Amino acid sequence: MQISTKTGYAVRALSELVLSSDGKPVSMSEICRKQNLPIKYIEQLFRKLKKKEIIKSIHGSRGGYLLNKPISEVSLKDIMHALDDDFSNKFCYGSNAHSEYCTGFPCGFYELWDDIKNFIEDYLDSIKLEQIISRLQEKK
Amino acid sequence: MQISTKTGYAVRALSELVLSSDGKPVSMSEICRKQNLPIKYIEQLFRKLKKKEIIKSIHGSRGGYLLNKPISEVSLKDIMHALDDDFSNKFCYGSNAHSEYCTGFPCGFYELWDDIKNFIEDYLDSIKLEQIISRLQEKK
DNA sequence: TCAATTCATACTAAATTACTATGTTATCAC
DNA sequence: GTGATAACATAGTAATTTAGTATGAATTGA
Repeated sequence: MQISTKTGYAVRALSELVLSSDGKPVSMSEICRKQNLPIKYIEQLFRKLKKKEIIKSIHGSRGGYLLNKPISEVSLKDIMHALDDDFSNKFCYGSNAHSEYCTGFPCGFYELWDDIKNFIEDYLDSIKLEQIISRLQEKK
Repeated sequence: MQISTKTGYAVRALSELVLSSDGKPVSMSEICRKQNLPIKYIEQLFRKLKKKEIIKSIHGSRGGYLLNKPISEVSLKDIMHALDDDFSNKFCYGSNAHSEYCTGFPCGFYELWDDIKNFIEDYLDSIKLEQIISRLQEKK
């Protein structure tokens, strides 16, 4: 139950992308230099973000990345889901069934975890890149 | 950002403890048999729960564990905190400072993670063993 | 054509997780 | 008082995840 550094990296890189872009693509090297991030690792993360159409890319010299959606439409949940697909938890499925309180499906425990997951995901979905970036700008 | 099986185990074991106890201590072997849990692993978890005074124990034959607080006063947050002390995240501390948007302390990113952590912890603190157990009993 | 860039895959060291193994210590029943 | 039953304690370990690195291919602008 913790925000991974992977997620932290992705948020920093995406924020830097937004802040550095004025309509033109921003290169991975610029993003990582400004944010002091490991470039090859962030490349991998960005490929996943691209697959989920959060960003788009332009090949070749003077190429780079661009956000593919308005900043008001990219949430923390979107980012985290893009980074790892098995974001949701899987308690009490199949062979995990157990005890007189947890037989059948869904069982009491399953519903508990599911409710928690949904609550937290809804919250994370309410946090958009827009807010994250305005926080940063307030700070400057 | 996921509920660990460790937490799941602890919740199941604690629920079983409450449901099986009628004032008398419940042994680890009974708890683990009923919930089909790995006994030596749960022993370790229970030692941590005891350190945080969530449960108490009675040695020797006819010994076992007892909840040390009313079920309305033990929250998921309490349990998770007892299981791993470094429950909170540590973004942007010390050497992690970086970029023009994240210098000084606290920085914009730090405050974001901190707000998220606090929101989620407050939510987890609102989920008491009491509710978890009444869910199970509804199901029966 | 060449330099800058993204894209792709494979490898890896360190940490974490979910255990197991092997005991020791304390207490009750007899 | 001794033996069974329990909690307590620590060390080890296999599998997985995390956070990268290494190496290179493909694409495009200058």
